[in-house]
Amino acid sequence: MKIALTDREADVMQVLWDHGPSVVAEVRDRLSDPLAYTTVLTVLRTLEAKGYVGHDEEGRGHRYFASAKQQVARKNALQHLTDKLFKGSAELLFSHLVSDQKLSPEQIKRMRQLLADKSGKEKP
Amino acid sequence: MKIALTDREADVMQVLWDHGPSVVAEVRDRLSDPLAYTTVLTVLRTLEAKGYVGHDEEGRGHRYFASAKQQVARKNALQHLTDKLFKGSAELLFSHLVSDQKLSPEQIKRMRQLLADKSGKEKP
DNA sequence: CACCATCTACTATAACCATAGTAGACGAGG
DNA sequence: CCTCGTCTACTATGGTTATAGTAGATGGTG
Repeated sequence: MKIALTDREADVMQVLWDHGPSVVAEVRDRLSDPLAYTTVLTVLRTLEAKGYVGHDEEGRGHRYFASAKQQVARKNALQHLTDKLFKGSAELLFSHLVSDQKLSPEQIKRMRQLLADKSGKEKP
Repeated sequence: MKIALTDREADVMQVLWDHGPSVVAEVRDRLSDPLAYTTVLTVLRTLEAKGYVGHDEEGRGHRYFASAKQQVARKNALQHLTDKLFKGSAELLFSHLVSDQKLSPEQIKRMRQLLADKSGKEKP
């Protein structure tokens, strides 16, 4: 499934991914921006209409859960950005990543390790 | 300056960055989607209103040029994505990049080289 | 010089995004 | 059992995005 999230939708999905199935009030409390209860509900209903979340009945209310996979959402968003601004080149995106972001030597070390694993596993 | 582009705006900026100052018809011809002349003009005028492009008079028409830097646009977009879907962690984004995208051994090699240069230069 | 093509400015419209209010259901507590 | 808070459904509004049409200027060409 292809997943595309608006900014606010991403905030809400993040809460569901991080904290698991939640009722509206819980999602609302965990969002960093102060939104009205009904606003959060509207976003959840939109996400449900798009098929990215579902809900179970719980007492008088609903408990919402993410049905879309975080990894897929990330992959799609990354792909989209790569296509739109980096001419489809993940390598180009990567080069901006290392030159623009301030990365600690530890991060760089771990990233090198990751690449080493990757190239090691490519041809077993 | 902070730069945020919509999808279509990104397409148009890409043309200006790639091909330099262009008149509307040139931009239009270089877009992959077939858009009406006026649609392209509208996007250019929007970009100009946002301060990302400028224009010079040329004969009866205008020649538009990018005033926003591609590197800044890329950096902003990358930062935004990192914040929204990767908990602000460039390292996390990176790990998805190497596991999701199919990278050739050559690309991985170059990426490793880039990281090696980076960590070398960190502490001169 | 009259006409046609081209160009910009202005305007339009539909869709989507962000935010939230109102109304009505419904269970809990006195 | 009545009232109060909480919950969902529906509706509303303002802003932005995407796309394009219309009108009017203007310059080249026969």
